[in-house]
Amino acid sequence: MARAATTTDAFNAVAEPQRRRILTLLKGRERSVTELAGALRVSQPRVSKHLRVLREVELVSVRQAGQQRLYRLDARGLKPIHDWVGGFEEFWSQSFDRLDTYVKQLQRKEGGG
Amino acid sequence: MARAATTTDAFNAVAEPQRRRILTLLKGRERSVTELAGALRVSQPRVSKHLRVLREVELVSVRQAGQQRLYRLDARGLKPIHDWVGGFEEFWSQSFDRLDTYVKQLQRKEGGG
DNA sequence: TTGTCATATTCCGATATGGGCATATCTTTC
DNA sequence: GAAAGATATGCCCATATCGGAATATGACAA
Repeated sequence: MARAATTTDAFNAVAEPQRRRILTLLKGRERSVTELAGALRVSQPRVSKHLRVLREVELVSVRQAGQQRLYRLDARGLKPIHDWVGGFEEFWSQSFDRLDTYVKQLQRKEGGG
Repeated sequence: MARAATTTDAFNAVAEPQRRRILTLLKGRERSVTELAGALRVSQPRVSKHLRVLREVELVSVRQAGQQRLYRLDARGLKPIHDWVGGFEEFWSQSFDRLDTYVKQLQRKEGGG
């Protein structure tokens, strides 16, 4: 088996820097493919391919407007990532050196329950 | 060029489900390779390979303990992901249908500044 | 030193990637 | 209908993946 497809889920789709930049550019307003390509300084075909991935994982939606296609952010798919990563917040919010202490506290608490 | 290496950054490292599971298992306490392999029901070599990736992006650290190696979570590397995704929170926290309204409000605000 | 447990690495194969370039497809206009 | 603009897709290449199986490396005990 090879690496999971980029279209498997938001985690994989968002691992690509360019795709993250696209999503960031789509914050707040729709943009056409050409507009995105210009902003990112990337070829149009490449942007289209990235958009395809984002479309398949439903992080963006499209709308036809004349001969253009306007892409719009659909951030709901990012929530699972936020939730998962958020589950680690307590672990980075304190200094690494003090983790030992923290863990012991936790074990004491859990042991008591 | 091919897809970016999994060791490029936390985004890529965490795109793999098994690696996410490993990190989750390391919440709260250190674990040996064999212990992880057992919990994940994955072969030892595979776990070692995943751990290598996590080590390279510094999401875990290792410590020798006799003939075992105890892996420990270092969640600091997850913060960039949390920060980036967190920047989209306002976009998923409201219903997709109302995004239009939201965008217009935003544009009004920005246009005024 | 030899044996054993724990972990890491190597070799293999199948697969999907991202990029460039050419081109097909769709929409609008003349 | 032909031409032009905007997008999407197809093809080729180099590369890195994940997985399994075998094996190398490390640590410790007798």
